[in-house]
Amino acid sequence: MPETAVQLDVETRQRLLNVAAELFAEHGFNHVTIREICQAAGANLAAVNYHFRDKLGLYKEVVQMAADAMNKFKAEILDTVEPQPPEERLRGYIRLTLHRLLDPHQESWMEKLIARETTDPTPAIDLIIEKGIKPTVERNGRMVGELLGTTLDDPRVWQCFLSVQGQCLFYKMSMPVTLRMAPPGFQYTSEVVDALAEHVYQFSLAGIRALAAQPAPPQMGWRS
Amino acid sequence: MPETAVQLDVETRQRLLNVAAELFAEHGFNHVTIREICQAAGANLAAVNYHFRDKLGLYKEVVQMAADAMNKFKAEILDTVEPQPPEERLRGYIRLTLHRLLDPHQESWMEKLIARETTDPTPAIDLIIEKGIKPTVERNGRMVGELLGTTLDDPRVWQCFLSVQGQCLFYKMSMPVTLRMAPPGFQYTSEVVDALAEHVYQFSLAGIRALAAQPAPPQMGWRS
Amino acid sequence: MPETAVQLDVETRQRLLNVAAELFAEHGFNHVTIREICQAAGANLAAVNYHFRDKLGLYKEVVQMAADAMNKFKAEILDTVEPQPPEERLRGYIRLTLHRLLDPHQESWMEKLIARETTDPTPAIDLIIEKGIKPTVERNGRMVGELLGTTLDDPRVWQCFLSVQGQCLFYKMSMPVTLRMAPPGFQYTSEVVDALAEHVYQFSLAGIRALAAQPAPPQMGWRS
Amino acid sequence: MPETAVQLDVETRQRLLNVAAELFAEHGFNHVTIREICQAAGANLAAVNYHFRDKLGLYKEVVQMAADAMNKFKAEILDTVEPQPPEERLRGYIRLTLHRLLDPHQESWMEKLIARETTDPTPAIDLIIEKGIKPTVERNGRMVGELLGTTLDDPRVWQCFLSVQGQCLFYKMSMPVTLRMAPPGFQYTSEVVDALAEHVYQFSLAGIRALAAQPAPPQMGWRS
DNA sequence: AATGAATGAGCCTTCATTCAT
DNA sequence: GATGAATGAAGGCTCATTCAT
Repeated sequence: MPETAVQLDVETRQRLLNVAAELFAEHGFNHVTIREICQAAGANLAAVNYHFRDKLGLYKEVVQMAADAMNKFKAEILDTVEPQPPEERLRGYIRLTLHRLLDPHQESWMEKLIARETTDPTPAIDLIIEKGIKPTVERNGRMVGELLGTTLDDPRVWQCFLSVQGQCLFYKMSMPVTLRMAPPGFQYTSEVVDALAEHVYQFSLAGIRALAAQPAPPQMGWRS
Repeated sequence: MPETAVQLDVETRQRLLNVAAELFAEHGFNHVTIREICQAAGANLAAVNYHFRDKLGLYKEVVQMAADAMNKFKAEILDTVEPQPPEERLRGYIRLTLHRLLDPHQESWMEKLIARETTDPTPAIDLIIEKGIKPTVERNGRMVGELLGTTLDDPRVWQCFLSVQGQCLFYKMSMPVTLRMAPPGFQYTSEVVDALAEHVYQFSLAGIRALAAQPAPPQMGWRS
Repeated sequence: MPETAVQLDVETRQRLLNVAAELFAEHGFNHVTIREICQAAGANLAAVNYHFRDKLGLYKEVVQMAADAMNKFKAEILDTVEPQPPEERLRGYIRLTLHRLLDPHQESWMEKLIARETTDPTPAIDLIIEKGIKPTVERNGRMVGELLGTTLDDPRVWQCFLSVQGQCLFYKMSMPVTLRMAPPGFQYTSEVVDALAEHVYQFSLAGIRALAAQPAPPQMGWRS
Repeated sequence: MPETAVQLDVETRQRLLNVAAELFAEHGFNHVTIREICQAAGANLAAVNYHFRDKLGLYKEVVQMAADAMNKFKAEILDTVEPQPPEERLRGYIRLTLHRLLDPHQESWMEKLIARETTDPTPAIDLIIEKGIKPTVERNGRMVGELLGTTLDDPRVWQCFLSVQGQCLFYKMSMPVTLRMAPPGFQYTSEVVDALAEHVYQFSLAGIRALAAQPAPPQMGWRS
């Protein structure tokens, strides 16, 4: 009796992917059960196994899907941002990242998956690194390099990037605690996130500039 | 047959606590089974129930133990650091925190537990907040306040503290990914951590000073 | 290896229900383990969870099944008994009830479940009351009312019904003791139960009639 | 550290017996854990094993104690009741039994233990039968015999006794259900129990007299 | 192409019991 | 005379996975 009240024009496979992406991004690989996914997708319990062989298989496909979506999206906005000065690009990147990470209504799976896998990796971590993290590092490394006035092999690039990225991801990762310590009723509204982004931007820009003024340290041979 | 290869002079209860602290800090509450703990401690499966009633009971006691150790430790070093100027205190705090978070040979459960609970809270989260996070926030809020030349109710204090703390914790949280992307054989040796700490210090000090130069924004009524 | 010695034409779900009904009725909810049930039904340990979610879920379904069987059965015999005078209906009811309670070869789960839940209620007690006890009370309350020559709100109806029901159920409930005190080899054969029923009938009829001769006491507002 | 706040003049052994009697009578052998008993008695968890070898050993001793108390008590009141006519003795017996069974503040362990073991026997059942049930049967058999005008080997004696006893015990056994179906706030107050007893007495007296008027059936060879 | 049914491994917990002191 | 510590058996439950259709 497949007459569930869910969209039935989309094939089960796609429905599973959509539902799983949302659930995985929100609660993490281990905290989501196959039952939940199938139930939410109006599919049979064995559907995951049938279509993706594994829970992990489904997860990897979700990651792939999220990576595609992210890259397509990032490519789009890069075009509109590229001509701006690097300071504005940094500001824009921070704002966008924080919004995608903190806004509960944003369907930004990849960012959330990266945040999760970063702290609690699954066997899909290599895929995440390859498809999600490295492209981000590449893109933003160049941006930070410009601000530092140096090249990618200068370890300060990597370190400054991590400092910026760290601040942003930390806000996402620490949400459970932050919400508990915030005044009751607090939410990450658009205004709040904007203010946060502005702070991170000012803080980071000053940090980067201070390091740019220093002599370059020896290399460390980081993997691209 | 109690001649297991574990320290047999310590009582089971303490052995359980030690083993559990290590395992919980390393893998998180949910990823550690009672069986592992008891086996590693050379104790019976029911020992946890006998001594701590619950897996959660054991965990809470571990948290309590870690909190005590941390506070004792922090109090000690505060004495030696207090007379220094706030810049040096910030540098010292960052160095120490990073060492405790990243050095694999350091038995700094509390810091690691905080990092874990921050992203993935358990029912013991309130205890962690009360015993681990709030004291830290209190201590370091004052330090940042001095650097900013403002008081604790200025939202910039909270934000700058989060930026500093965020960078540090992020290095811990992202270790699984970092190690995978680093050159083969990379480790967080003492020298590496020192360099990291120096970077975070320079970066953050510049960030804080830049914000200190700006006019104070309106308050946000955060909980102490 | 599914070639267990159990009926294999029936689906597992039904087999579980049948086995569980018998075991629950005989030994009570708490004294039966799902391992026993699954083993007796030739099913996997997780089958209960799959089909009924819970041990309690299985139990409730058993109760529901027993209620349906009982009501269907009672409805049938009511047709054949209704036209008779109330004395004969009382005699018939007592005989039937005692047979269903005491005859070991009778598959009268509901009666036995009611007897069990009456003394040792489980979370399914409300279901039992609603599905099993209330219909019985309703049906037999009217019958006793006729004999008393009064209406259902007269407390004597409730009391006399309890006296009749109490005698019957007591024979069931006290079986463990009765069998131990009876002459060796004693069994509740059909003749024995008949004799018992005749005694309870004579005893109760006289009791009811004696009370019918008395003035009606004040009401007590019992729930239907 | 034995400085618990419980009576310390009574030896642990006696304290265990008292506490256990109450708990066993109230909740039944299986529903009471050794932990509860020892905790309530302010004794060590191993105390039961030390003093009584077993949970069952403790239980048996409780039964013995309850039997002694009951027989002493019954012997006392028999003296005051004996000279009365059998009708009054029946009335008194029913009233007393119901009060001891239903009144929650009455410390009448034996009656409650009998009620429990009757439906749900433990390995101590034989002891209960010997020490608790048989004496009761003996005593009351004679009383019913007088009313019937026949001797103990007449099966009607046994049957009538069971009918009386059944009604009384049934009120106790069915309390869980009765309380659920009674009007909210209902309790077995002294007045309610009195009314109940009067009903059972009237009902039973009429029943017995009706059977007395019939010819004696053949014997059945019941065990004394 | 898809599903209902079934499975087995593993987890946390409870409890009566026993051991060593 | 008594206890703190420890044990092992058993129970209910969850979950990813697989099988037969």
